[in-house]
Amino acid sequence: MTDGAVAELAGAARPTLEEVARVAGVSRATVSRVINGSPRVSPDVLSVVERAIAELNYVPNRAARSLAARSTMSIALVVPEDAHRFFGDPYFADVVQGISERLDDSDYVLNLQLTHPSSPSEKTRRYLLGGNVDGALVVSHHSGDHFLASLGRSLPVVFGGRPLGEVANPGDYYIDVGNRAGALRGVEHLVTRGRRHIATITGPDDMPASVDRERGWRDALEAAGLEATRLERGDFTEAGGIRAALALVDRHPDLDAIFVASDLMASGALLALEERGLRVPEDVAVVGFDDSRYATRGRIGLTTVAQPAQEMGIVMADTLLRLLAGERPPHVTTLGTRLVERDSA
Amino acid sequence: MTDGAVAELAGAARPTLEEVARVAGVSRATVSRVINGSPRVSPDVLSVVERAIAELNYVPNRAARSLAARSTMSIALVVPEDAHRFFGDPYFADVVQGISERLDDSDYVLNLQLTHPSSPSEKTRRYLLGGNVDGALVVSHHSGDHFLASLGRSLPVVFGGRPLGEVANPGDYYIDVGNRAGALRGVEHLVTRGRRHIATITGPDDMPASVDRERGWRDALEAAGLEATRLERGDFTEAGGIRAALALVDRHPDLDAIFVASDLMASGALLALEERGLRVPEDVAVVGFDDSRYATRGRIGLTTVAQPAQEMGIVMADTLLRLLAGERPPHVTTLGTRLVERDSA
DNA sequence: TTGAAAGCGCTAACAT
DNA sequence: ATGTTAGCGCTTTCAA
Repeated sequence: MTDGAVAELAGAARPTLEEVARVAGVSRATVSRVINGSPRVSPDVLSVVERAIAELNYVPNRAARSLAARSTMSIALVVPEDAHRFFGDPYFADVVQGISERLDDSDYVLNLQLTHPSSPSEKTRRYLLGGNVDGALVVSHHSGDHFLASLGRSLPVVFGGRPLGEVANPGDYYIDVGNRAGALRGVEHLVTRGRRHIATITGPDDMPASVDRERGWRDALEAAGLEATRLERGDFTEAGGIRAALALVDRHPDLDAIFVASDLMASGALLALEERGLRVPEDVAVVGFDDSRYATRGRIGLTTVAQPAQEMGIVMADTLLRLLAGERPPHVTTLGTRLVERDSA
Repeated sequence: MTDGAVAELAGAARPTLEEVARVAGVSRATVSRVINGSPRVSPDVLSVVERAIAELNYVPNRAARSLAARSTMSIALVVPEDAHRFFGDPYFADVVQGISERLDDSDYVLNLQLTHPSSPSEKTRRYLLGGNVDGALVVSHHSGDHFLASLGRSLPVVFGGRPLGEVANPGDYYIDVGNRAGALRGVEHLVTRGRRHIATITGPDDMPASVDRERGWRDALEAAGLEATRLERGDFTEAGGIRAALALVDRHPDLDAIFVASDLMASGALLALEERGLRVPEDVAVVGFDDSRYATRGRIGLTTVAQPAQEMGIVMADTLLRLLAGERPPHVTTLGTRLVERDSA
């Protein structure tokens, strides 16, 4: 910061708490109490101090605060996905929107940490473990990363989505979506509509959401006495959906419905079906999952299992905030889904 | 932080600089010099200190550092767009990817500030002006916000995209894309291909990128002696592209080409054209802008003007970093575009 | 090249 | 209810 102009900007006459104290004619401790909303301040002193703060346009110095209070008032948003995956998926958009919304009501700020899915960079590790944030929010479809999985032992962390494996580290906090129940509901809908040869396009088998939705599909078929043999694995991309749907119709010409684990893949499936000259829903009914913008983007509206992505964000943030406030929020919160009927099934 | 477990986690035995100094048998000042890469440290002392740092697994406390050094080592990423717009646009994904990439090589971290497009919240204002960050990066298609427009006077700021209006605040730093030249090139391509009734679908007229691309379209038509009358304004969404294209073909049945100001809108236009039974490129040639994933998503590949979005992010971050380092980077950097030929024109 | 010492701006006991 | 007094962990003159 050797540049004069920049230095001047950066250091521009920001009043300190001490100056506020002087102007208000009180001690620094009192000003500090006012700032932190302590109840131990008399009304008149309060107003005098507030006036001084307004007059001087005082804004507390965050670094000093952090140092003295041993808390940074910031939260890391860890995204172990590459930017395209992250941004391309409307689900994340909603989650982040929700997080951002909830945090707006707090004094915490969000630090974005885009990190490589396979292994967070040294910088990220240092950052997270170096006391730069008070807590972390981890959003990703993936999981299984060693570092992140154990992050909860060194820092208050809330995961979006159930960690991989039947049980998470005991003590972990996570917000899950009723993926299995939602998928079950979606497939039931297909059954109700008279479909009998119901296939599924799943996501990668290393993602809990994917595994759970596949289970729901099986649950529903089993309950209906149908066989769960028509399965193709996708990768949560549109291209993957196209590929999987093509493989499915070629391998199982009798299929009359597909439950797809995400709207984006479903959107690809719709394209593939059209390509093969199959009508939706007449020949093949399709149910997606998400209720993202992809559900209404194509020629025909996608019937889909809606998951409350934005609420996921809100609840994640809320849970972490409660944790930081010393409360004991539930370790697992499961959010419900609902079926949104459109044209495809 | 009254919760025992949380408090313990947060305060877990992090060694201080002082302890490193003790272990290394030197003064705190020396350790500080080592940390900050000062040249005034003898090789042997350097290695002793480094060993101590490694041994203790020492990570400097950011707050203390900020307080003492009067710099926060963090940068705000201000996004005056609602989350959906932001995340839905692959352009932003690339920009953020670029920013994140460049920042990975630095000691700065990114603070995400999603703010309302029309007027940043009080919290955001306080945050930015309250000395919480050393500088800011503003990415948005919009501009014209008073607060953000004047932000550059209080803090080192780099804008992505040219600010609205012919000239920016003198002193502002921004990275622009050769939108006009790019559009010109795209339309020239159409002219070369023998098209004579070339329409355009623009973006909102309050976005510089949009205005510039429209200009480029006019430039090209004028240079070719063609008339620039077939224009429809879109909104940079796919639905908008559909709407605009429909309006265009209905109003100008003679049209034989459309230059669309974004791939997403072009993708909509392709849908609309198909809807009307027009073949692409035989009946109507289409050129988009961006070279985003939407360019290759549809049935037919989109010929488009590629803009270096990721580079935009890299250059933005780089410019801010240089500014913060006291250098004098150029106020305006214009990035080039190039035509990517696929099937649509 | 190294160390001593004085803060950076705030919070948090502890007194009063 | 308010003030006094120590720091929080680091950087940075200034001397040596």
